[in-house]
Amino acid sequence: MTIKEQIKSILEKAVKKTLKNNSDEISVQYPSDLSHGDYATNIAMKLGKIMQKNPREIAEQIVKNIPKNTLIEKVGIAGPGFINFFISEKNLKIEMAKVLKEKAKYSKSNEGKKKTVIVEYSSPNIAKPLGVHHLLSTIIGQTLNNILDAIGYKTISINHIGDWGTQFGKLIYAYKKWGNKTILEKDPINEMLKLYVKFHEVAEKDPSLEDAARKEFKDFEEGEKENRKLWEWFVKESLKDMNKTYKKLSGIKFDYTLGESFYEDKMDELLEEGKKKKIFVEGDEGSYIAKFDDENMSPMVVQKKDGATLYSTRDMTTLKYRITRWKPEKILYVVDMAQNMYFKQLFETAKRFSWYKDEGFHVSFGRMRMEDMQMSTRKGNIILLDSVLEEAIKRAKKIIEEKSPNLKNKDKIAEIVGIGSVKYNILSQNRSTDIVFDWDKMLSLEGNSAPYLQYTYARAHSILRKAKTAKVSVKTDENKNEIAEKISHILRMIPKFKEQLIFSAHEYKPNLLSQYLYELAQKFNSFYNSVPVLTAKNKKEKIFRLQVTQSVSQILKNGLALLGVEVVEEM
RNA sequence: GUCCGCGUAGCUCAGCUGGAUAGAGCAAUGCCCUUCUAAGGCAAAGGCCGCAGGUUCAAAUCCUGCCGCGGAUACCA
Repeated sequence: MTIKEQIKSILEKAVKKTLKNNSDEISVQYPSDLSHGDYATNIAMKLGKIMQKNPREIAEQIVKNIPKNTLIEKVGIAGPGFINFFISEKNLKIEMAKVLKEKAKYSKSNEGKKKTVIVEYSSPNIAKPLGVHHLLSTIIGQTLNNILDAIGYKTISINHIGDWGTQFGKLIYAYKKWGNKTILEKDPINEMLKLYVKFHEVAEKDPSLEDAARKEFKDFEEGEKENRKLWEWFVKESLKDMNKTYKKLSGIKFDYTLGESFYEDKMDELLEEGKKKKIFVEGDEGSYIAKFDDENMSPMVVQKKDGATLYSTRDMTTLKYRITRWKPEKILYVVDMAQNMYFKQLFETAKRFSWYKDEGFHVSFGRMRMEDMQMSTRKGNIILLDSVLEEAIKRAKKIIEEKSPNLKNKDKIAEIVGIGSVKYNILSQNRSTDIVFDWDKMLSLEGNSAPYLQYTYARAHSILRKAKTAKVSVKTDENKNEIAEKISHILRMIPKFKEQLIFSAHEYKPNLLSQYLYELAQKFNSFYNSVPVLTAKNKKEKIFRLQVTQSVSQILKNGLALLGVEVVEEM
């Protein structure tokens, strides 16, 4: 149990004792100012309103009913009726000891009770290279998977690749018309992209191409041999390319990569089931749709007029498959918010099937766009993910050459710093905010960024390294108050790590974790600047400060690992 | 048109389950390397939290309307 949860539990009992019939959720929050303690509650004000009594009086009663315990050092009533809790330093030190003891495992909890959660993310449409915008789902999804896993859920990560659908009809059509075997064999992914872009260029002038592409897909779906062979080829080459990029990103791991094609032979059954239960009804021109009462929701087409399937058909089939196979408590879809309505339709329709119990959840995030134009693969307006990663590494390398020319393993460190900064850039932003792609911003190496945290870690390590070897003379003149304050700030941050981790998981917001780590690093850098560790006034104090340093570095490492950002001991 | 999201410092963004003086980074100003990595720290500066109402002891946060931007709006995904 975290300290926050303990406070909450203590409070619940005290409130219950004060007034017999309380059912309200008690919220425990962090006060904005440390002088108001470590935790606070506004429960007295809430009750004051209901009971028509002075909140401060209620607060006093509640405080009286808090039993003596070792956790809380002091309880105060402030302002209009806040109850403030101050955690004793002894308990903060106990928490610090846990960090030192559990090391890499400090972050684990049993919050999730081993319940199964499926996380679907990345899920690119293949037959074209990964663009920067694929970073969002990939990085956010992987991090959510890591975080949920850490707090005790059994996670299943799935890359639901788009290897089916009309887009392949387009590609097959384009290849047959303009393609060339030798060229495509030589540089498959880029040639596919070229064909795809060309198709849309021509189709703009001649819309009949769209129908031709639909026909190619339909033929393919019905088993036409040549098309199937082409498809297999395109898929094979795309996957090869895709995995290279994932590898470069590092830390991207899927338990399953199941493309839409995996569900090919399972769709008929679902369509039949839906039609039989009148969940899918006939729409225009022989198509099948699901209708909704909400007039703002357009119907969802599940079968085209030509009988071919769509995204929705495959998604619905996938949903059933996952529920049947894994019996998850939740299925998270990490997909951008352009698909908000689509997922509403999907889940709303699923509810009409007996096998669905509201497992689906759309973790939607803002879109990435370019300053002056739409990012559109169709138009060829795509910034390749590979090129962004390479540029990030290049920029990191340049800084290393400037700041630490004598460093060993510069290339490896440049990679860790560069890739880390790209990931962190995305994870530190609230996922609902749109991102305008900007090279400098994306690859920022200062301020609230991965390198700042990595640098903090490296500094801490530098101290720890020297503690083992170097002989240092002890300093005696110390600013006692300042030192006590800096250390206290850090100690008070420690229990919040797990608390914020759990909060971050429940909200599906990685930025809550990154925000915490940033604050911790800031406090540590401030400590670093004014509190001597190796030259502490006496041996006991030195050991204590080393422990503080050690625990901060451990938390930074654990937290960054969850974000998929590696640390280095020197940079 | 309708629905969804967003609008916070010059710029990029946190904060939004209502709470105590609205926070960071970048840019701009001044200071700190004879002490552990200056990719750092300290100080100061910068705000009608889009606008107008409403609810409340308390609103950046909730509700309504308006303005601006983005997205969605049946056979793409």
